[in-house]
Amino acid sequence: MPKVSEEHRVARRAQIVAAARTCVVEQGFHKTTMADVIAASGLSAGAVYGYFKSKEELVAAIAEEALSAVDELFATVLAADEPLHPAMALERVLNYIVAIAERPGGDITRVALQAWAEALRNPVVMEIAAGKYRMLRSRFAEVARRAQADGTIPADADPEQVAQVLFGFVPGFILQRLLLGDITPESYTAGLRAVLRD
Amino acid sequence: MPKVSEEHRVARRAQIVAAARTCVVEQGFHKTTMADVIAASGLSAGAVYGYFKSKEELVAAIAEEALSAVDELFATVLAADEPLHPAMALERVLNYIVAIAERPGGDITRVALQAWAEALRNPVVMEIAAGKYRMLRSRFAEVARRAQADGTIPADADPEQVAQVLFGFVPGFILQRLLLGDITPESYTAGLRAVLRD
Amino acid sequence: MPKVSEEHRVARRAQIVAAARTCVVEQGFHKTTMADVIAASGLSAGAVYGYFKSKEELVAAIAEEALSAVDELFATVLAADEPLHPAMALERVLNYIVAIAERPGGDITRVALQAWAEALRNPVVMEIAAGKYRMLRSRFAEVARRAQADGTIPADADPEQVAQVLFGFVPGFILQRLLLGDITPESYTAGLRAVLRD
Amino acid sequence: MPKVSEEHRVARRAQIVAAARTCVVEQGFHKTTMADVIAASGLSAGAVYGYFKSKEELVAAIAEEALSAVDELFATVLAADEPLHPAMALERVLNYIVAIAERPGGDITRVALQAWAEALRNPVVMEIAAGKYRMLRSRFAEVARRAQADGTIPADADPEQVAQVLFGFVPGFILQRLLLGDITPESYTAGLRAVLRD
DNA sequence: AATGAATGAGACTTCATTCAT
DNA sequence: TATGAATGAAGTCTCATTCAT
Repeated sequence: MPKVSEEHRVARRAQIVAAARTCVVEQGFHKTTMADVIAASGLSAGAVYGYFKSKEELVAAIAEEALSAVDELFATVLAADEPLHPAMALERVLNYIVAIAERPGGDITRVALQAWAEALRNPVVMEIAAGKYRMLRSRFAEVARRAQADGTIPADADPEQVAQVLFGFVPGFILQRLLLGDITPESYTAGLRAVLRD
Repeated sequence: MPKVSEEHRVARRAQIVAAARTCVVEQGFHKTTMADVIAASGLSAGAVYGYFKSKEELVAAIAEEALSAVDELFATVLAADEPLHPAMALERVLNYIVAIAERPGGDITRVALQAWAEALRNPVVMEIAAGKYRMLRSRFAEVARRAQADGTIPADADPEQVAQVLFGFVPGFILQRLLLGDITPESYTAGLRAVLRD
Repeated sequence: MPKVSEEHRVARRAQIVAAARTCVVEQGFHKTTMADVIAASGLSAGAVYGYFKSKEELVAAIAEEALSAVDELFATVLAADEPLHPAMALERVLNYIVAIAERPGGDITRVALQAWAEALRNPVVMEIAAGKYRMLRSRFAEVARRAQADGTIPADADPEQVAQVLFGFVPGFILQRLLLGDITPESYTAGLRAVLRD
Repeated sequence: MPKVSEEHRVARRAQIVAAARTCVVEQGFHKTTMADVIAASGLSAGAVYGYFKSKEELVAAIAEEALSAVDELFATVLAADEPLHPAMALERVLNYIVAIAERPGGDITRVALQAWAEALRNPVVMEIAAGKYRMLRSRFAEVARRAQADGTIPADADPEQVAQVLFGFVPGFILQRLLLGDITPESYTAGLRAVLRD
């Protein structure tokens, strides 16, 4: 039989990850069975195992996909070269997160929460999560440096420490949105403006 | 061994939850088997099932226990009647969290992370988490009101929105501490002071 | 502690068997747990095991009790010395069975059905059932002999074979009553009169 | 081994039911474990559960199979269009039952007894048993009507009531055969001829 | 004698993965 | 390559019975 094209393989892989994601959004990593994924993907067991050697590998792929939303933040929201006020940066990030969460295919912030828990006992997922979050936080450090340049933040502050705080708002927002529900980028931003230096 | 006292039952229950907690800290809710818990508790399967009707019930108890650390924060750190500066309140909270996390018996912030993920597909855990976090956040709203009274925070801000932000620092701290590791109450507090109004 | 009186022991035993019977009527021998019986009897596990060494022994006692309804038939319905027409004998038996089945404490014909099934794999129950039914059938043989004496049944018939048939009506009645429900002593007796020699 | 034919599935199912039947013949429904059935079938646990979702479903299938012997009676013994004397009909039925019982694979009258007991607490089995027995009894009603046509049975009798009695002989025969053993179609038929109108 | 918590073997069932077709 | 039936280790939970108090 002819080898399938590389694009075909990539498309199939994406199809499987997408199917698996919808399962994980609803049931979490551990209650999602390979049979669930196989049924949702419309493929056969053998086909799925042709793309992912094990459930663990598939879990890593789903976690990777969900956490890669961070790359988008990186590329679009925080990429600007102009000085970016911290409150403004956060506002953009939160809006972007909600936009991503509401895309069809399931709220990937739910997958991110699963990934946080999974990272604690799965070194591969830990590696992915830590890598992504370190990158995002370093971008916040850049924001902090610019804010120091224009005096919004004291010049003697450590930008890495400031970045910890700025980054730290994000999981706080995601968690409250998923568990308590009564939070929006607007309400959170309003609170931020009341609390942050500006 | 019949006719045991109520305290005996309470102690046994605590013994089981403690054993289960150490398992969950290491392996998460789903990789922890009842056999693991049974072995760690030193009891028999039947005895454990005499106290918890199902694994689900035991999971809820562990989640409840871990999330009840919030009650301690409530009772000690945030209880003071004197005006409490938001940065000071957060500093106390973070120190307290680290103190709790380092207690023997396992880092319960790891269990909290598990509980966040579990809440998404387990209504009982969701109920527990949402209840605890709503209480904690309402305490932060109180802090915000006091801060408005002494002018630290603008008088026209909505204290509930401010509370969302103050509360939001906490999961941000916990997550960075567990996934990235390079964060301490001191570093975070320093960043906070640079960023917060004061 | 003083030994309890013999009557006390007998009463307790009866109390346990009665409790167990109500369980078996509803759930059968195998779905009835010792915990069910213990709860229904109002005694403790230890107490119940003081009277019955094992579940098997209790099952045998329940089966014995239920199948001993046959002794009552024996003593009352079929005891008469006067000639007893077969159809009349069966009519009396069926009426008696329904009367017993409707006594408070649960329909023991349901227990009898359980005992038939249990007898196939439990030699003790088999012994009890076979003994009781042999006795009842020998009484039907007596009825047959009397019926031969007054010419209702051909004189050259084997009364034991006739007894097989007369006895055989009884489980047929019990089974139809429990499984199909649409049968009464009256309807069955009417059918009998149409079919039997008289 | 994918893409198996429908016949393959049917054959596998029959293989499992046959294995289960031999277990049930010896030990009854409740003492038969799934492990017993799995071992007897020569398949794996997963394979068996691929055909039967639960033990309950398998029990229903075994009960159905055993009670479907009635369909054979229906098709062969009682199907004749010619007038059929009740005593003759019963004689044929009893002979057929013994023939079936002695087939290799285990005496299914033992399974029928189990099914009677199980029907009392299992609505699915009750449904099967009641359905089969209602059909068989309606066939006996037909026999009764023919017997009325040729005067063997009084014309004013209710054929349904007569059918209750004719049907009622059958469990009486089965039960005596299994519990007392000392009964044959010949002895029972001889008794019948002595007792029945003819 | 009575209690009932504790025991632990064993029941039922699931599910990640393989491999003959 | 693709299929999906089959595998079997391992998971959750039950329950007859015991025995320290």
